[in-house]
Formats: sequence, structure tokens, C-alpha cells
Amino acid sequence: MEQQEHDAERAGDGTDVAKLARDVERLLWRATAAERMLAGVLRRMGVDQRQINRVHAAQDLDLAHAAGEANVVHEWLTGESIWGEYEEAMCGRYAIIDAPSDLRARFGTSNPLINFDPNYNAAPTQALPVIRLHPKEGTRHLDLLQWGLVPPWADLANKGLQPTNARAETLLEKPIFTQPFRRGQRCLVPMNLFYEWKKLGNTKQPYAFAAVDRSPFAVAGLWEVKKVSEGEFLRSFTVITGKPNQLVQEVHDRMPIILPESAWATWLGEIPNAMPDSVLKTLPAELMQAWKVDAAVGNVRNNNPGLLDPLP
DNA sequence: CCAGACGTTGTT
DNA sequence: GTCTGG
DNA sequence: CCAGACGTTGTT
DNA sequence: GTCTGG
Repeated sequence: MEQQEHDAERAGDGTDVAKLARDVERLLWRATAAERMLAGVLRRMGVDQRQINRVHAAQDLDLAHAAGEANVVHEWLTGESIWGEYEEAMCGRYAIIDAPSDLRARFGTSNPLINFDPNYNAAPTQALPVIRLHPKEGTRHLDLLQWGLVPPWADLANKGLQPTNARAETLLEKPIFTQPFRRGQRCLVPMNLFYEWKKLGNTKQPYAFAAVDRSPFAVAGLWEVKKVSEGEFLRSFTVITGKPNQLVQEVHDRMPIILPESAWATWLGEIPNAMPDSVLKTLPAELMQAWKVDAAVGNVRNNNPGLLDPLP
């Protein structure tokens, strides 16, 4: 939308433009809240999400669309979008190909080795290796956890929130993250590289981002455990994202928070009185390399070393 | 106080 | 569990 | 993150 | 467009 001047407080017919803009904004949020409320009620009644969408359509309750129209009006009146500026992309796919014994050596874990295959296309919902501090033994453990944070109070039947990412900037403000953060349920997520997709008109071009020496990154994460039944627990994790460095910025507006080795102990909680959130900083671009990869990585069923081959 | 939500990204 | 909105 | 699916009745 | 599954 073109930038416009909005110096005039009143239109020619005496309309209070600022008041009109406030009214539009208030109505927009009420409409959005009403839609969410209705959807929430139906969901709790056990109605399938697709049916909920059909109810919205059948009852002309396409309030999201109405909100979009309202925002157009709001932008015209004030020159600003109610939703503000949006940012692009996150961290939703990576590769972890080091053998379990290599990860144990690199991160100094001491629990019995588990077995897992090299994963060239790690995606949300998969069981993936993370490093945690065992609270009683005080030692580091390497375990497989499910990607997508499932808090203990989650309603599994309703498939609630399972965020794959947490924004570093707002980590301590979000109820779903404050609990694991404060309880020291912080972890390192090893990645040999992560993928980001660059939008090019109608197409997308995936890129790989790795350390200069291709050794695994330690990405900051949080983990949770939920009791599913007697003796059965669901352990899960989420990846923390932050601002991109100059290298990643060419492709996307977010990147995972990669911790230098000097920050591992602080993040894991091995150092008393250290401030874990103080280590959540963007890794400098000089420590990373990037290259184009084949679009085949988009399909999670593709999982082979060829996905890492550089494209010209 | 209770009820209800709790996240990310990407789009209008 | 814990925070926000009413 | 992307790929792939996306119904059927009866209806204010 | 929007949701689910991987």
C-alpha cells in the first residue's frame, strides 16, 4: 500500500478520522476474538477443525476476511497496519548426521548411548537428539525428544499447541515457555546444518547453513515432559529463534540461536547464579557458511546424503 | 476472584 | 502450571 | 519448515 | 486458504 499523508485530523465532512480508526481497530479485535471464541467452544465439543471451518463458511463467519478489510480501512485512515510489520521464516528443518558416539564426545554426555540414524531432513514431530542436564546427577545426557513442545497441561486429544520455535525476544513473557525456562528445562539441540527457504516469486529455494568446519551447532532449546499414562511420558522440545546474522539475512528474517561452547554450561544451568537468557545472541556470520540445496529437501520423505549437495 | 488461553510464521 | 482479561 | 489433503448429511 | 502429518 502506498504511503499517504494523514495530517488532517478531520475529513472534509467533519468526520473525526482518529476516532474512526480507533473504532475500526476495536471492532476488528472484537470480531477476531469472537471467531476464536466460537472456534474454541466447538473444539472443546470435540468438533473437527475442518468442520469448524465449514461452520464459519456456512454461517458467513469469515471474520478473518472481514478483519482484513477492516485493516485496509485502518491503513487508509492512519497509514499503519494494525498487525504491524511481519517477519519472514523460522527454523523448521535441519540435519543431524553425527553418530551418537561423536555427539557424546563433542558435548560431554555420560548416559548410556542410544542409537539413531543420520537424519538429513529432521522435521517437527520427529524424535531427535538433544542434550540436557540431568538434575540429580548433574551430568549431561543425550536423549531423543519429540520436536514440538508439549506442556504437561496440554490436552492431547485436542492436539493443542506444539510450537516448534520460541522467539528469544519474548521468551520470558509467554506462559508456555516460562515454566520450562525457570525450571531449568533448557537443552542444546545439535544440528550439523539447518535449512531456510528463500522466496523467489512463486517458487522457493532452500539453502543450507552450517558451521565453517561443519561441526554440529548447539542450538538453544527448551524441553518439557508430559505424563501420558502410568509410566509413559512424552518428552518434547522447541528451538529458540532470534534475529538473523548478515549471512542468513540474505535468505530469511529469523534463525536459530546458536550457542558458542563457552555458553553451553550457562544455558544448561551448570553455573549457579548465571543468567541463562543473557547468552541468547545471534551467532556472527563469519562462523558460518551457506549454500543452495535441491528443492527435494522440502519433502520430509526424502532423507539421504544427496540433500546436502551444493547446487550451483 | 474465575475462566480461558497459553506459539510460530506469514497474509490479508 | 501460570498469565491475562473481565 | 513443506507437502498434500480438502466429506457426508441437513440447513437458519 | 487452511489444516494435518512428517
